[in-house]
Amino acid sequence: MAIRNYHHGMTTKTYPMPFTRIELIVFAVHPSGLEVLLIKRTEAPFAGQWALPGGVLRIDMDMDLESAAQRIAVERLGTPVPYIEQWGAIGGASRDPRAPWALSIVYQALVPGEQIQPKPGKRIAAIDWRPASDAATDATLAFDHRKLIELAMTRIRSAIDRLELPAGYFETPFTLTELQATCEAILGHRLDKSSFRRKLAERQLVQPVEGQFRQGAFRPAQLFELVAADPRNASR
Amino acid sequence: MAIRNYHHGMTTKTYPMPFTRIELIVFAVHPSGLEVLLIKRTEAPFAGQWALPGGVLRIDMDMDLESAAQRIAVERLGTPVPYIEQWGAIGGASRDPRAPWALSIVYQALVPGEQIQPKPGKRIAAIDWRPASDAATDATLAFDHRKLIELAMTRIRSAIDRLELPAGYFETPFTLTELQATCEAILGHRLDKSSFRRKLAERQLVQPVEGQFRQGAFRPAQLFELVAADPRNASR
DNA sequence: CCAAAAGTGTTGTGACTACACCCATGT
DNA sequence: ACATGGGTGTAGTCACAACACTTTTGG
Repeated sequence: MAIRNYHHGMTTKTYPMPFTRIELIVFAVHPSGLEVLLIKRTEAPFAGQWALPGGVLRIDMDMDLESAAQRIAVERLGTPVPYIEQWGAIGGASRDPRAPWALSIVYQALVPGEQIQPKPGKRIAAIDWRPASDAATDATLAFDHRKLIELAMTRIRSAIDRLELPAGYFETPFTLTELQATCEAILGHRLDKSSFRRKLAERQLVQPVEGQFRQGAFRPAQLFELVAADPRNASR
Repeated sequence: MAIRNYHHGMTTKTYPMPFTRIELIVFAVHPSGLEVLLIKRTEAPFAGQWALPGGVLRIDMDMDLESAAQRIAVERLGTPVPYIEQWGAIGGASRDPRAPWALSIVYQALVPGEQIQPKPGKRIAAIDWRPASDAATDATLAFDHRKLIELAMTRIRSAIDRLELPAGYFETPFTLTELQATCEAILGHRLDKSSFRRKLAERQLVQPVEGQFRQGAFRPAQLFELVAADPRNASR
């Protein structure tokens, strides 16, 4: 069960390489607030404790880091995630007892609602959604995962605060009220309808889908979609 | 010169691990604007071309990623850098001809002025400062390094825009005019003195060093220092 | 006509830019 | 005295939150 060795060899020199994994912080928006996906580990280290889903980087299977993250998402969720973003990398000599040096590339994802009902798979005792603010204060999580969730929450909230709406996430088309409710669930507080809509209009973030309306019990609502995200406008 | 193999072994399974490097984007503030440190490669691939300084992650020497980045900074600059920040990771199967799968953790650093005069070392033909806006548009840079510099510039500028002053970077103590000149050089445009100072005061970013003044040709200027950076205030 | 949700207008407040102005010092 | 950079005050503008208001539907 222990790791024997790993190394990187050249004709001139040989360097051992770190045990490299991908960790996923998968958020979902629940009416009561943000939720995060956790798995219960069956194997040491931290057997029986909850942790972020993740997996080993497979250079024989993955073309790049993002496809590695998507592969692991499929393994855990049963479906690729529409929006994924790299968070950063953490690495050190004493992060994971299984290896002398462990490196994790952390990705952050947002999936629509809780339509995804993941099933426990290989080497996983259980997999379930947990309220994110709950998990961010749970000291019993495995590895350094509590801290990662805490930072990811502040990160996603500040992105929504700045109205950086993650393209590909929101189930288009949507009504403006639905969009606002989603943002409110992520932020954890109410927003003003008028201010919210003014900012959406000024920054041209959404556009109406002409002739399409959400029919309901009351007045129908215009459906909108995100306007194509600006491709890295470094100008200003 | 080619790489033979590298792998990660367990008693149950064996996974090959990626060729893992650290790349450094070292910025310096020059009166004429932001500059970036580049090296001229002697070896393939991209021999004779300019590239970012970097080095292989050495799990036998580095306790964690940040100390790896500092070790490489010392190797290249001859001195540790006071401010360094992780930028992210890029990895893929076709990034570096030397290895089937290459992973780079990119770090961004800011060093005071150009007091640092790095000397060419092993496997480096030359090392020199280049205007950053120049390098960000130079298509002849090795690997994907042009893109990395471009993104790093927008990143550091937006940080300075938000007055996130990288603690440990600025040579304390400083006068407010010196601090403003540094920010202007990074941003590439002039700032209003009054607005700049009002924001510094309101957000309590700097505090005067009592009784200390910069003597010069004219009226002496109060010296300031950064107030201790808030340790991740997720509240609000 | 009423309830409920969609959608728009309005107003006061606070933050910012641009600019003008005083202050202190060496020559 | 005056040139130079240090340091402060002010007025117009703009973005915003809060809140009130009108509109449109189903029952």
